[in-house]
Amino acid sequence: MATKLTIDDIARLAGVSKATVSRAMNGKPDVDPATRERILSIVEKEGFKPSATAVGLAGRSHLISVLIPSMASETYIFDILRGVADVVTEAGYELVLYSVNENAQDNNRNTVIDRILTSKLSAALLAILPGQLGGHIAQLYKPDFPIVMIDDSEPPSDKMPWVGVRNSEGARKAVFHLYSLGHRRIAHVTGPLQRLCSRERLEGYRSALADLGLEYDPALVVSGEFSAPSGHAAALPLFNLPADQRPTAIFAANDFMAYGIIDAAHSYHLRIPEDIALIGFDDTSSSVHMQPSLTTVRQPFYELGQTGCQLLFSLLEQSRSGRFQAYGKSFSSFATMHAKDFKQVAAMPAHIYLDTELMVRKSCGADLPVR
Amino acid sequence: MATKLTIDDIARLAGVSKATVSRAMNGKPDVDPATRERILSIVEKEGFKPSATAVGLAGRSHLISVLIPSMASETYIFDILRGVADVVTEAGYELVLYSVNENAQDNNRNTVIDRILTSKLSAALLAILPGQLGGHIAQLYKPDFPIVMIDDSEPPSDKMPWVGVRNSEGARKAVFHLYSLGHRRIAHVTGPLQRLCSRERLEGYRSALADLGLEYDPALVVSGEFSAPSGHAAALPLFNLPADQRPTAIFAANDFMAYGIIDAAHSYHLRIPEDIALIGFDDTSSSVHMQPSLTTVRQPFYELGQTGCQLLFSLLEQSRSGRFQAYGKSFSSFATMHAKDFKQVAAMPAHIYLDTELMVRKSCGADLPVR
DNA sequence: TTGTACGCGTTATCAT
DNA sequence: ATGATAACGCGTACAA
Repeated sequence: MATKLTIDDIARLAGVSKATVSRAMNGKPDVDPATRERILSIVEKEGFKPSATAVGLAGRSHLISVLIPSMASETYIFDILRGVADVVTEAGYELVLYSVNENAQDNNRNTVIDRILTSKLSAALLAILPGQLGGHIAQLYKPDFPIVMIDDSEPPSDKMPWVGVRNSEGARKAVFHLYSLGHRRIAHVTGPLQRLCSRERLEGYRSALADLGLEYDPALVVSGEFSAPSGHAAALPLFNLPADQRPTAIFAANDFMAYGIIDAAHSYHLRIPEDIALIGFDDTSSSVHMQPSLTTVRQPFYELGQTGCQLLFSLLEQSRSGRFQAYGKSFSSFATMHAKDFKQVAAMPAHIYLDTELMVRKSCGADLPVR
Repeated sequence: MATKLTIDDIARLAGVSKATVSRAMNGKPDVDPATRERILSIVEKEGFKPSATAVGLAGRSHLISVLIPSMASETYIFDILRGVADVVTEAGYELVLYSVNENAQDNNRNTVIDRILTSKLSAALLAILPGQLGGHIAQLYKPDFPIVMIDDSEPPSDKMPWVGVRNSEGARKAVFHLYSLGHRRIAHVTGPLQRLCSRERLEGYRSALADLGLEYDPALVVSGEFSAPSGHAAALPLFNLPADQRPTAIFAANDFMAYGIIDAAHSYHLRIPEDIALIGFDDTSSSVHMQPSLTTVRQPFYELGQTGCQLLFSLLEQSRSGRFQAYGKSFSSFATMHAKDFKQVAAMPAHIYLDTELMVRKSCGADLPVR
C-alpha cells in the first residue's frame, strides 16, 4: 500500500495536532509518555514515513552527499562506497552520489561542488577523492556543513576531518616479512610521488631498511604510476642489473604495478617467487587470483568507508544540537547505533588512521625454504 | 559565495513575480521572449540554482534512485554504476544510491523499496539487481513512477523496461573463435542455471556447436557458480578425462570461473593455452592482467548503465507530459542532449539488448599455430 | 503575458 | 503538555 499518508492524517487519527506528532516522533522531551506511545503505535500501524523532501525543506535533510572520481579504474572506490552505503542506510539516511571527472577543469569540479552546497539537498558531504582532487575540497570547510575526506590525499588542514590508512606501517610490514624470508636486496617500486600515500609507503620502506640494518640503495628504488604498464616498465631496470646486484625481492606500492612486474618477470624468464619474491599493496580483489597469488598489504577499504561515515555522523551530531533521535521502532536499528555508539562517536578525533594487514600468499615465497 | 538566493530574489531583481521566473526557467511557452531573456540572464549572473528539496516537494524531483546489491563482490556493478552516474549528472539530475542485501529476507528488501516509493524523494528507479533479486521489482510497475531494470535477470514482464546483453550471441563468438583455431572438443563451464544469463550462454554454446557440425557432448559441460573456486572444481572432471576425450578448449561462462580453471590447470601441469585454450565471459578488469592474459567476451557494462539511464529518462519524459526543458544556459549540456537525442530516445523500445565483443588475448592461443 | 494564492510535510516559536 | 501559526522554496491552477 504505502500511499499518501501525511502527518496530518496521523494527527487526526491520534486526535492531536501535527506538532505533537512531530515531537513524539523526534523524541522531544516535552511529550506526555502516554500520548507519545499512542502516536508511535499509530505511526507504526499505518506505516507512516515522513516525506524526505518535506523534511529536507524544513532543514532536517536525511541525505548525505558522496563524491567519487568518475574515471576511477581503481575498483577499490567501490569497496569504500559499500562501506559508506551500509552505514548511511543503517542510520536511516540516504546517499546521494556525485562523480567528479578528474580530468575536467577546475570549473567542472566546482560546478559539482557548488551544486551540492547550493541545492541544500544534503546535510553533509563525504569526499572519496584520491590524489590531487581532494585539495579542492579543503576550502569548503564551513561550520554548519560537515565534511569528511576519505583516502590518501594529504589532510589539507588540521581542521578538515579525514580518514586514511597507515601507509608507512603497511610498507614496513612488507619489508619486514621479506627480510624474515631471508631477503637482503629488497627493491621498491613507488607510486607517483606527488601523492602522499606513495611518499608514506616509500618512507616506510626506508625506515624498515634502516631498522633492519640494510643499506638504502637508490638503484633499487624505481618510481611508477600505480598502473600495470608502469609496473612492467619499472621492473626492467631492476631485472637488467647484474645478477649479484639484482634484487631478490620487490615491494610494489600497489597491486596493479605488481601485476605488471609479474608480466615483466615472464618476459625475463624469471620465476616468481623462486627467483624474485613480490609483495604488493591494496589487496585488490583480483590479486588472490593471480598466478602466483599475490602477497599484499591489505587496505581495509570497506572499513574506511564505514569509519568515514561514522565520523561524518558524529560531526552532524555536533552541529545539530544533540538531537538525532530515532523514528519510533521502525528505525530501531539507528536508535540502537545511537544509544550504543554515540557518546564515543561524538568524541571521535578529526583524523583517523586505520591499520593494514599483510595477506601472505604465494608471490612472496613464504612456503619456500628461507634463502 | 553561492548563498541563500531564492526565486523571490530573482523575481525582485527582474521586477516580475516568482511565477514568471519559474515559467521562464522551465521553458514554459507562455512567457514573453524578452522577459524570459532578461530573467535568464539574471539567473545566470547571480548563479541561482533552485533548491532541490523545494523542487522535489513541488513534485518535480530531480533525483533518480538506483538500486544495487550490497554484497556484490562482482565489481562490474561499479562499471554499470559509473555509466548511470555520468548520464544522470549530464542530465542535471542527482543519483540516490540504495544498496540491497541479497541475503536478507524479503522483508529487508521491501523495506528499502518501500522507502524509495513512500519517501517520494526520487522521480524514477533504476534497478541493477542480478539474479533472483530482480524478480521482486516486477510488482512495482506503476504508470506514474518509471522503472528500468539492468542486467541478466529475466525480463519479468513485457511491460517492465529492461536493458541487457546478448548473452547467446556472445557465447557463439567464443565458440566460433575456438573452432577457427582448430579446436573440436570444446567444453563449457556454465554459470548457475537458475540465472537467465547462464542459460542463454549455454544455449549459445549449443547452437554454435550445432552450426559448426560438432556433436554436443554432455561430458564436456560442467556447471559452476560464477566463482573462482567453482571454476576450479568444474575443471577437474574435464582434466580427469582420458587424453583423447579431454577437451582442447574451455569456454567459461564468466571470468572468475576462468581464473579458477587457470589455477586448476597449474595443478595438473597443463599449460594454457598450449594444452588447453581458454575463453571467459565479462572482461572483468583484472582479466587483462592474468597470466596468461584472458581472452574473454566483453560485456559493455558502462554502456549498459548509460543506456539504462537514457531509457529511464525517456520514460520520465513520457510520464511528464512533454516538458523537461533546460535551465537556461547553465544546464546547456542537458539542453543539448535533449535537443539532439530526445525524439529518438522517447521512442526507445522497452527491452534493449547490447552487443558483446570478443577480446582476443593470450589464453585462447590465437597466436599459436592452428592445431 | 503575467500575477496571486495555495499546497507540499515538517519544524520552530510563541501561546495556552 | 499541547495547539496554532508561520516559515521553508518552488510549481502551478486560476485569475486578471
